[in-house]
Amino acid sequence: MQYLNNLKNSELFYSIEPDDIKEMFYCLNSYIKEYNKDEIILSEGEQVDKIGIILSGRARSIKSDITGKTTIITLLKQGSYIGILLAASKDRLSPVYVQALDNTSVLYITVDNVFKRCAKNCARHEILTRNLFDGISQKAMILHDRNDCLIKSSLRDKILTYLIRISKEQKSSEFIIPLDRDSMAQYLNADRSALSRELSKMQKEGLINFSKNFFILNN
Amino acid sequence: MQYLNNLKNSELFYSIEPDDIKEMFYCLNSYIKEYNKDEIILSEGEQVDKIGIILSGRARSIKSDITGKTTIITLLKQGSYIGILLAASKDRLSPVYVQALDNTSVLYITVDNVFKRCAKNCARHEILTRNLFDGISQKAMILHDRNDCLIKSSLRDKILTYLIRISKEQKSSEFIIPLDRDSMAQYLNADRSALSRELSKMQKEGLINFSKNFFILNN
DNA sequence: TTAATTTCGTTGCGAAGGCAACATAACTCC
DNA sequence: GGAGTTATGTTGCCTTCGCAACGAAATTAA
Repeated sequence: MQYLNNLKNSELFYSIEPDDIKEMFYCLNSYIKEYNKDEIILSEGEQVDKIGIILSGRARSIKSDITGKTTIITLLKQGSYIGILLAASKDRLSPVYVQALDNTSVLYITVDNVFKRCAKNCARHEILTRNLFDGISQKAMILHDRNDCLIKSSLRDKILTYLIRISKEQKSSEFIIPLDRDSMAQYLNADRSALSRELSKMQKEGLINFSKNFFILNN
Repeated sequence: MQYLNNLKNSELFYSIEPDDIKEMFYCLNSYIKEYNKDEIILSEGEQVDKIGIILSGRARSIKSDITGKTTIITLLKQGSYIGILLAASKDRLSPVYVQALDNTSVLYITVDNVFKRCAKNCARHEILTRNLFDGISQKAMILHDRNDCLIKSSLRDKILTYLIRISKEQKSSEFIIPLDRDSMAQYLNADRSALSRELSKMQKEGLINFSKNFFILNN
C-alpha cells in the first residue's frame, strides 16, 4: 500500500508502525476511495459513520447558510480528518460538504471498529483509540477557542482575546499570528477594514504594536 | 457505595450494570472527593488529567475574561462531567473555575485508565470508552452549534440559525425553545431588548410567529 | 388580593462597526 | 523594471444594535 508512510505521520496512526497499521486495516474494516478534482467527497445532509483521512491531494469543506451564501470552512490536506466530529455523533447530518481540490484519495475507517477490540487486544489498538480521542478533543478545543473570541461584545475584546491566546501559546508577548488580516477578520467575524481600524486605534493607544502579522502585546 | 445507582444513569456509565461499575473502579483508579458549599472544585489555570462526574449536589463553572468580568458558563448537576474536554487535551490549562453550589461529591477517573485495558479485556470497558467518546463529541457539537449562530453577521441571521436548528431537532415548524429571552440573548451574544425588537420585526414581516418561548417558523 | 418580582416588549439615543471606495505598499510575473 | 496583483491601512457614510429607561404582563409571595 503506497500510502503507509503518509499514514504514519497522520494524527490517527501517530506512533503506530507502518507494519502494524497495515495489519490493523482488516480489524478496522477500512478501505480507500479515490476522487477526481472537484468531485464531492461528502454531501451536505449526509449521515456519517466513517472517519475519512486524506492520504493524498487536498479538499475543502464548504458550508451554505440559511440565505444560501456559501463559506469555505477549512482547507483539508494530507492527514486531515474528514467528518471526524460527525462520525462521532451518529445521528447528526453533515452541515458541510467537502469537495476535492485535486485528485484526492481518502482512507475510510468505521468508527465502531475503532472501539471494538480485535481478538488480540493489541497495544496498537489502544494507541489508536487514544489518538482518535485526541483528534476529537483537539477539534473541540478549536471550536472552544473561537467561541471564546466570538462571545466578546466589542471588536476590541475579540481582538485582545485572540492575541492573548496566541501570545500564551507562543509563551511570549512578541509573536507572529498565523492569519493574514482577511482571515483574521473572518475568524473574529468582523469586517476587514473595521479590524484594521481598531488595530490602528489600539496601537495609537499603546496597547499593542504590530506590523503585518507580527504583534507585540504591551502590559 | 451509595452512589452506584446515580452512576448507572450517568453518561459515562450508561448501559453498564452497577455491579460492573463497582468492579471497574479499581481499573479506573477512581476515587470520590467531597466538597463543601462554595468550595472551589476546579481552579482557573489548573491542569487536568481526570474526568470529574458529579455524584450529588450542584456546581457551576465560571469564566473570567480579559477585563476581569466573570460569566457563569454552565450549571453542573448530578451526572454532569467536570473538565471532560480539558482532561481530553492534557496540556491545556483550565479557562474556567468550578464552584460547588451545595455540598457536592465528585467522582474522579483518570483518563489514561479509560484507555488502558484491564487484564480481562471486558466488554464493559469497551462501552465505557465509547461513552466517553460520545460525551466529548456531544460537547464538541454544542460548541459547533453555538458557533454556527455566532458567526452570522446580523442579529436576524443569528436568530434564524438558532430557530431553524431547534425546528429541525424537534422535526416541526412549531416548537418550544428551551431558553427564556434573557438566556437566548446571551446564547446569541446579543442584547435582550435588541433581540425582542428583532423578533417583533420578524413577526411583523410574517417570517415567524411567537409568544413567549413558543415559536412558529413560516415558510 | 395585593404587593413584589420576574419576564418580556417598546422606544429614543448614540456608538460601534459594516460597507464601499480609495490609497499605499509589497510582492509576483513577464 | 514596469504592470498587474495582492495585502493592508484610511476614511466617510449609514445601518445595526447595544444601552438605558420605561411599561405592561405574568408569576410568585405573603
